[in-house]
Amino acid sequence: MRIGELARRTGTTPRLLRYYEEQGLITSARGANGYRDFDEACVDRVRQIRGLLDSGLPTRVIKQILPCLTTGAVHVSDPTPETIAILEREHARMSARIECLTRNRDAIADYLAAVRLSRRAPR
Amino acid sequence: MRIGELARRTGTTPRLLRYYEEQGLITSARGANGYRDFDEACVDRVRQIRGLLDSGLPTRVIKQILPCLTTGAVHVSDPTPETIAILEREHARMSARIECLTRNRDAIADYLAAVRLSRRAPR
DNA sequence: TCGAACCCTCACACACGTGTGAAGGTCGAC
DNA sequence: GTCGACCTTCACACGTGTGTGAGGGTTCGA
Repeated sequence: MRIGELARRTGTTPRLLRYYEEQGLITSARGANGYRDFDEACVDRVRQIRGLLDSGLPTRVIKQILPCLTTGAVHVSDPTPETIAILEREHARMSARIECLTRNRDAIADYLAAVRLSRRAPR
Repeated sequence: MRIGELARRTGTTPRLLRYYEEQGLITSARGANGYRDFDEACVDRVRQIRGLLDSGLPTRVIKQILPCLTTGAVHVSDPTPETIAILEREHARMSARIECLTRNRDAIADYLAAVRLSRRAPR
């Protein structure tokens, strides 16, 4: 598919998709006319990228962790020790983020529940 | 405590703390000499801010959700409907982030486990 | 009393993700 | 053939969080 359709289907813009490609997060074939040609898998991939970006991960990190998320056993190939170290570090950082977000989200939920309670039974 | 100590205890820098104060995320008293004076609770608060910033929330949003996280029932006071709407929206966004991070973090864990397995029993 | 270490404000600068517009090529429908 | 919708590259600009340094005041111990 072309860039416009991919943008529409992922809720992004062509500008962003070109940026992600420039950063090495997605790849595309090129038609004879120079138009980018994305395959179907890009839709999910872009959604994943969006989620990770929105969760605070920079493109540089996303680029490093994406390869090990795409498929299964095929990609166990031969990661360098540095790659493994990076993955372990990012795994820990993501866990910390999850913990922080969960704690604060639950606090918001508690607050909202308390508000609703006091609304129903004021004083 | 003064800004330097707070920075040391929270792993930040005075520069950042001044920025957070400017954004309304923390407050401080001022000594006769103009020096900022932070109370003990700021340590936890700054750590919380750091975690949320690192998780992709902008200061504007953090400022809005922080008041309902600080203590308990006292703060049920009288949130405006807009405030509640904001909290509900951010609650949903945080849940989405958590889900995305968890999914990808677990995928990394699976990958690392697979790598370790194939290392132990190659071929 | 001097110097080091701390504080202040102000301002310029950077990285990163994103918006926007210019200048131009391609394609499909009328 | 022409028009609108799409694509290309390039470039400038913005917001946000952060770094850094200038210029200057305070505090405290040697």
